[in-house]
Amino acid sequence: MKKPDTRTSRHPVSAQPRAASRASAAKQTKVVSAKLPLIKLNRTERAAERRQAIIDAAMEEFIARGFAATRLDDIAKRAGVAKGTIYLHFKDKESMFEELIRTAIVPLVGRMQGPPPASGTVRELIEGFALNFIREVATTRRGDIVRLIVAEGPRFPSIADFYYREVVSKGLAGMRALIELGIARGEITNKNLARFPQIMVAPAMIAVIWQSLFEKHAPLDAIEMFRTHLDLIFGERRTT
Amino acid sequence: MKKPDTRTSRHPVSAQPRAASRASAAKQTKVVSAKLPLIKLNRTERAAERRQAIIDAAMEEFIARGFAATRLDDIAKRAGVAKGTIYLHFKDKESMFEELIRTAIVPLVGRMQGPPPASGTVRELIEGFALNFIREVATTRRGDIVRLIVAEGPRFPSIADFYYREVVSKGLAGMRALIELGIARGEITNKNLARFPQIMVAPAMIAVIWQSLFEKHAPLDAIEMFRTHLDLIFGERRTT
DNA sequence: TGATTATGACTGACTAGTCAGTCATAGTTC
DNA sequence: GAACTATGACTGACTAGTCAGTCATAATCA
Repeated sequence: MKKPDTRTSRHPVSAQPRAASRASAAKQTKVVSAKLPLIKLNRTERAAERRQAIIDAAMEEFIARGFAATRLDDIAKRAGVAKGTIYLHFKDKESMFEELIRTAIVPLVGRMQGPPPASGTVRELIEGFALNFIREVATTRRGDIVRLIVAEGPRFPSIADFYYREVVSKGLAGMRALIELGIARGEITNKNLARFPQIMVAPAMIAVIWQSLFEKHAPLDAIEMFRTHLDLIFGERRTT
Repeated sequence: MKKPDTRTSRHPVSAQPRAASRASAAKQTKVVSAKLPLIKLNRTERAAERRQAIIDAAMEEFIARGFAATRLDDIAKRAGVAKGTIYLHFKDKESMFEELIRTAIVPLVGRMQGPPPASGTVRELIEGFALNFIREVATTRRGDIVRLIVAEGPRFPSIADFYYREVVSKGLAGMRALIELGIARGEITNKNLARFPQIMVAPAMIAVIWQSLFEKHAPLDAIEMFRTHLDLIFGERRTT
């Protein structure tokens, strides 16, 4: 009957003495750090704050355990709210997960579309863009979100769809435009590359996956790898 | 409580244990050959056969739902055995999963080490090797195993370790050797490439992930993409 | 027949989701 | 601005299940 317990609950937040919960509910109860009672907030602001706390906690848990193995009790505990509170903000576990991912994806899109076609060579554009991506995504928690999408995507078609529509297709379209510009300017010689913008992105994606799976086995210098890859495309000559 | 989710049954394969439970393994029930003693088998042979049936069924279910959401009852049903039988072959769910992945990885290794340094250019070697990989892995069920490892790896360090040790490090080492050979022969000009054999593999990995997530949105000609990538490395000149 | 293998009903630990009740705060009155 | 009422955000014990793992019994083999 013993449980394999794939998930080792190691919550530093020590369980609150059950009995006291009601008694001192006035102000002492929620020890959780999320609350800073210093600043006065009205109801709406507090609600928004708690919603955010739930989102943060849920993100953390889902990334660590995946959808199915994540317990709402843990999310609630981590967010410093009661479980019922979660249901004031989200319909159920599944739609919470979907909304979470959707919310998390938006910043990615911003980052992808952001850079205006400034001056400089196409290589410089792509390099700046990609280095930014590696720094902002591959190395951070956002990278885990990408992995989470890869992991749960097949079981959440709506998420895969959304991700494809909002990130992948837009990102690839932008990349293709850049490649065509590079071809037009003579920076890129291989005309087929425009058919497979994925190639340009591939090393960055590999870096994301590598970080979360093999970083401890063998650290990977993602930026240097990406530059090397650019050398293959634009010809060797780097001014690092 | 558990409302039967009256509204919106959009997910064909929902992550929700309840909702999707029935749909999955229920249909496939008794197709398995275990109950057809056409050929006389002794105990050992029958046991081995059942074990294999369990492995196949488990693979199927784990790929479709991930570790946590997979039910042993479904595996048993799909394999055409009783649940208890599973425990004659595996200690528990977790070790079954690990052993499964390990078993599934072995063929990958075989495929990776197989090719003896035969004749031909380095490009031909790599191309043959990669096309084989794309045909045998990216396009098939084995590709899903790779995705499964990416998905569950962080929660099963032993699997990630094993995969790194048996597949990744060996594969990259072999690839590095090939790259160095290419450099020595003058086929490859960029010397840095040997530092990042991941680059050579990246398009194939991207293809694997693309297949399982976005195939229905936009089919990807993995082989043509890989050839284009090789053009970047070896210089353009393709005879296909 | 005795040993081995398979079965599936059963157990109990675990969890998504609910809801009656609480209470801090916003609103109203005088 | 003090007293009072209304609101609804929040709580957590509780319900209705779910499912990994067990084991007494049955089937099969040698």
